[in-house]
Amino acid sequence: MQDVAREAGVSPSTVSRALHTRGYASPAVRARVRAAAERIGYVADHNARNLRSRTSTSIGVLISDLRNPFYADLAAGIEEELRAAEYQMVLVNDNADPAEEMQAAETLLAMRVPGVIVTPVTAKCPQVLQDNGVHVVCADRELGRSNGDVVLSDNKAGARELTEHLLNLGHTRIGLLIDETKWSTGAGRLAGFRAAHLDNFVDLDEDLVAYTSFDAGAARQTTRKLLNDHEVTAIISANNVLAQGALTELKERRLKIPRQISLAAYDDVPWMSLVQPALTTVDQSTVEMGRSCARLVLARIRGELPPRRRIVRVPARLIVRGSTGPAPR
Amino acid sequence: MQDVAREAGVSPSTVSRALHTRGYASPAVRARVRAAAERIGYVADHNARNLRSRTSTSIGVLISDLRNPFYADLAAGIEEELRAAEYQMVLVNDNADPAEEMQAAETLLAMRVPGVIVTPVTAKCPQVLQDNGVHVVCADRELGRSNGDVVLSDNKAGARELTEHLLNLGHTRIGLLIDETKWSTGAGRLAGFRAAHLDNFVDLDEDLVAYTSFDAGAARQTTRKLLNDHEVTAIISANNVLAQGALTELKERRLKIPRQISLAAYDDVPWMSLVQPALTTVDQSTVEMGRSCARLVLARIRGELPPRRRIVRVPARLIVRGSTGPAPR
DNA sequence: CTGTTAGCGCATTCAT
DNA sequence: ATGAATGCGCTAACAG
Repeated sequence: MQDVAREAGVSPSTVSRALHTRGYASPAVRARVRAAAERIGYVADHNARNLRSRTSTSIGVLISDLRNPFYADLAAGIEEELRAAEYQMVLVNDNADPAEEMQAAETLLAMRVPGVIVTPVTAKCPQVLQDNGVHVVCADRELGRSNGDVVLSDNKAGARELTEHLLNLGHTRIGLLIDETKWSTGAGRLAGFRAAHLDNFVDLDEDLVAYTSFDAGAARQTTRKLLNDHEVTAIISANNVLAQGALTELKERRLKIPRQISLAAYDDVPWMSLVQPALTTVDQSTVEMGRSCARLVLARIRGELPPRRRIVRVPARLIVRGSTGPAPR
Repeated sequence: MQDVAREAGVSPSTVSRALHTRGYASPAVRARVRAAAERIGYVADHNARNLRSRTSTSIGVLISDLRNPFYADLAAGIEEELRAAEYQMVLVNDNADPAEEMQAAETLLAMRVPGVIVTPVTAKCPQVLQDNGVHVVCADRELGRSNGDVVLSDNKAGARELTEHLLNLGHTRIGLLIDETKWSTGAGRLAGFRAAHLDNFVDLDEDLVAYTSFDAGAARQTTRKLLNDHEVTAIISANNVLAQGALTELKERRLKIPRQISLAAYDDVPWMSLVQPALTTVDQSTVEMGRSCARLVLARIRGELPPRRRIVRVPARLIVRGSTGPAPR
C-alpha cells in the first residue's frame, strides 16, 4: 500500500479510502490511486484487512455430502449469491458426522467468518457458532426448536400435494419410504403424507410408513420388505437417495411402472427425468433455497434485519411425469 | 492470547509456541497452556496468524459448474484431502467464464492462499496465479502447453479402451459426440477414439466425429443429425452432459438399446447405472482425481517436491453395462 | 477531503 | 526453555 501511495502521491490512508468505496476521497484522487494500484499490480491483503477491521468476507458453508446433488445444488445457489456480493464460500463437508461438524465450526470461528450456513447434524453446532457472535442460517432442516434463522422447503405442502396426486389416481395403499422423522424435513414430509390421507378420507395403514436408513442399498431392502409384506399400489420415497433404492428394486422385479405400481419421489434431481418412465417428483428448488440462505446471512451481517428469527419457506412444486398412473384393478 | 497467557501464568509468546506444535515449549507448560485455552474458549485468529506468518491454510478451488456431478466429485475429493490436512477449501464456481475466472483468481490472491486447484478456462488464470507465487495445480485439463502441475484422466487410454470394446462387438461405424478438442481432455478422447480404429484396422469416417456444444440440448440435436445423415450402429459421447442429449434422442426415437444401437459414454456418473439399460461408461475416478490434486498442492506448499513440473495421470476404467451389444445385422 | 497516529492478534527475532 | 520487543498490512480514530 505504501508503494501505491508513493506512486499516486498520496498517503496510505488515502489509498485505503480510495480503493474501498466507503470513506471519503475525491473522484480525482480515487481515479489516480486506482490507476496506480493497477499499474504496480497491487492486490489488497484480506488477512490484514480482516484483522484490522474485524470483519471478513468469507462465509462458512457446512454440508453433509457434496456428492449428493441436493447438497451440490444448495452449495451452488449459495455460492452464486455470495460471489455476486463479493463474498467467498468456505465449503466443508461434514459427512453428517457430529464430530466433524464441530471441528468445522471451530475452524470457521478461527477464520472469524461473519456468517455460516449449515445443514445441521447437531443443535450444538449452530449454537456454538451463535454464542460466538456468528450469524447462522440453518438450511433444509431444523433440529428441535432452535432460535436461529432457517430456510426450509415447504415439506408438508409438497408431500401433501404429491400424496394427493396419487390418491386422486385411485391409490389407497401408498407406501412411504422414509429415513428419519425427527428433523423437520422428514417430519414435515410425513405430516404432509398423513394430512393428504386425512383430507381425502382415506384410512392410513401405519404399517405402510416404512422406515429405513439414509442409504440406497438399505432403501432397496426396505422396499423389498414393503412389497413382500403389504399390498401397495404406489410408493413415495422421501428423498432422492431412497428413490434410487426403490427404483432398483422395482426394476429388479420387472414391475411395470406405472401400470402395476406407481413410484414418486420427494426432491427432484436430474436422473429422475432421464429414467424411463421419468419419475413424478416434488422439486424443492434447491438452488433457490441456497440463494435464499445466502441472502439471509448477508442481510443479517449487514444488520438489515430485525432481531427476531426469520423462517424462510421455499415453495415445493409437484412435477407429474410418467411414473405415476391410475391404481391397478 | 493475553488472557490465555495470564490464565496459564506464562507470556504470550509462550502461549504461541505451546499451542502450535512448532517451536520449543516444555511439556508441562504446553499442557497448562492448552488447558487454559480450552477453559476460556480461546480460538486462535487465523487472520492474524496468516498476516504475521505469511502463510494461510486456505486453498482456492476454481471449477466450472458445481451442479455437474463431475465437478462436484472433483471438489469432494479435494475437500476430503484438504480437511484431513487441516486446510480449508475456498470454492468458486466460474461458470467456465474467463472474466469470472480472472476475478476469482484476483480474490484468491487477495486472500494470500498458498495454493489453487483450477479446471482452467484460460491459460491466463493459472499464469497470473503462478506469477504471484501461488502454487497452481490444473485439474482435468491442460490448455496448450503450460508449465505447471497438472492432474489428468488418462483420456486417450480410456477412450481407446471404450472404442475397442465397441469395435470388438463388430461395430464399424461408431459416432463420436464431442464438444471440444482444443483442450487436452477432448483432444485425448478423440485421439483414443482414432487410435482404436487404427489399431483394429477399421477405417474411420471423419464425418462420424460429430462436434457439438457443451449442452444436453445441443447434443441431442447433434445426435439427431448424426442419426439422420449417417448409418451409425453405436454412439460414444465424450462426457456425461452430452450423454444426456444422446440418450434423450435415442429414447425419443424408440430405438432399442443395444439391439438397434449401442450407446456408451466417457465420464461415469450415477444416473448412468440407473437408466435401463445401464450405460457402458469409462469411469475416470473423479473423486480420486480430486484427492490427487489436493495431495499435489499440499506437497508443493510444503516444498516436498523437486521443481520440475509434475503430471499425474489418473487411470480410467471401462465399465461394461447393458447399453452396448453386438452390432446389428 | 486528506494526512498522522495507533493499534488489530499473532509469530518471530533476540535476549536471557 | 522462556520473556520482551518488533512488526506483518491494513483501517479507523483523530486532527487539520
